[in-house]
Amino acid sequence: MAVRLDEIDVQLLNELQQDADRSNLELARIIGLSPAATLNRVRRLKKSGVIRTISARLDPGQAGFPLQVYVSATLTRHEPRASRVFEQAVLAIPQVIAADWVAGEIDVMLLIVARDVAELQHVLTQLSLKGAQRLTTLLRLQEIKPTSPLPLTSSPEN
Amino acid sequence: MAVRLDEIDVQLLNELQQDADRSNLELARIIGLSPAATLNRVRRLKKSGVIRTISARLDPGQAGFPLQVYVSATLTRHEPRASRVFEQAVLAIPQVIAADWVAGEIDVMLLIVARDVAELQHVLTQLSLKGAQRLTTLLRLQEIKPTSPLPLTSSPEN
DNA sequence: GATGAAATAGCATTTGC
DNA sequence: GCAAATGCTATTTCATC
Repeated sequence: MAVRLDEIDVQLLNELQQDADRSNLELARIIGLSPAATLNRVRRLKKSGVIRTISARLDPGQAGFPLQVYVSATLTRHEPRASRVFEQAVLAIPQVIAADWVAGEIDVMLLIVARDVAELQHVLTQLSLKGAQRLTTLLRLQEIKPTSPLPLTSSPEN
Repeated sequence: MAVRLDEIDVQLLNELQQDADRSNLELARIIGLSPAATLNRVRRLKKSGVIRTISARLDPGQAGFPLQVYVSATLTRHEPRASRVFEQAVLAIPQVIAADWVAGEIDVMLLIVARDVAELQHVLTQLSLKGAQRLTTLLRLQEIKPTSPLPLTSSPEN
């Protein structure tokens, strides 16, 4: 499941998680490797799937979404069919910007953004219609810690 | 608070949220703008703060963290001092990869990764020691929807 | 099996419009 | 915002460890 990473891979991944908006040359200088080797490693990390994407992270508030909420819910029915209906709804609602099945007190955790309360209510209603029950909404007030790099460590050499 | 975005900005942000691993030239071709204009706009979007960072998103499982959990909690005390102690702890614990103050049934929502159950327990203990109460852990089972682009719309022209 | 150095092709970035 | 020009970078190649 997990990919084998040496110290240089870890260094590269840390740098890229922090800031991927740098040239390969700059990255090479930081790591202390030639540009060619750096490029090869980064390519390998992308192909291996450890790096899922390189993407821009926006500030939701600045981008016009003052409301950001965590929504947890259970499903009214737990058959595969009902789950799939719900999943499709989640995928189709653009204000749902992330969603996971979880184990615990509830079944799903969602991250939702909205421009105003009416828009939020509309999304919650949609989710109810698609099988969500006991919707609990937590309004995001303030960021304590922004999405941060994973605390990577290199694999033992064997 | 929110930044003014025209249709081209929205297009650019959508592309960059989806995949920021493309040359400026490629981006320019997609948008139908000259490379110079594209570069200027992207620079502006970065400086404005709408784009917070360009970064690599890793697969936590592949990167060696099979356990990913949502943890919600209340604080034992709600004085500013207690909150700051807790915030500092959260910032200092590397397995906490995101955290927010929220309004609702609980006070904070955390996203935590761990290599195994022992590591997870250690983090939860730390949080308790720093003032977290009623810790509720939700084990992430399966992704329904990966972190997705914000459903941006351009600002009215006035 | 991966690295480094050198070479080429391509891109980022600037300038003037 | 565009087009052209310059300088730098990505990327390949190939010898090497």
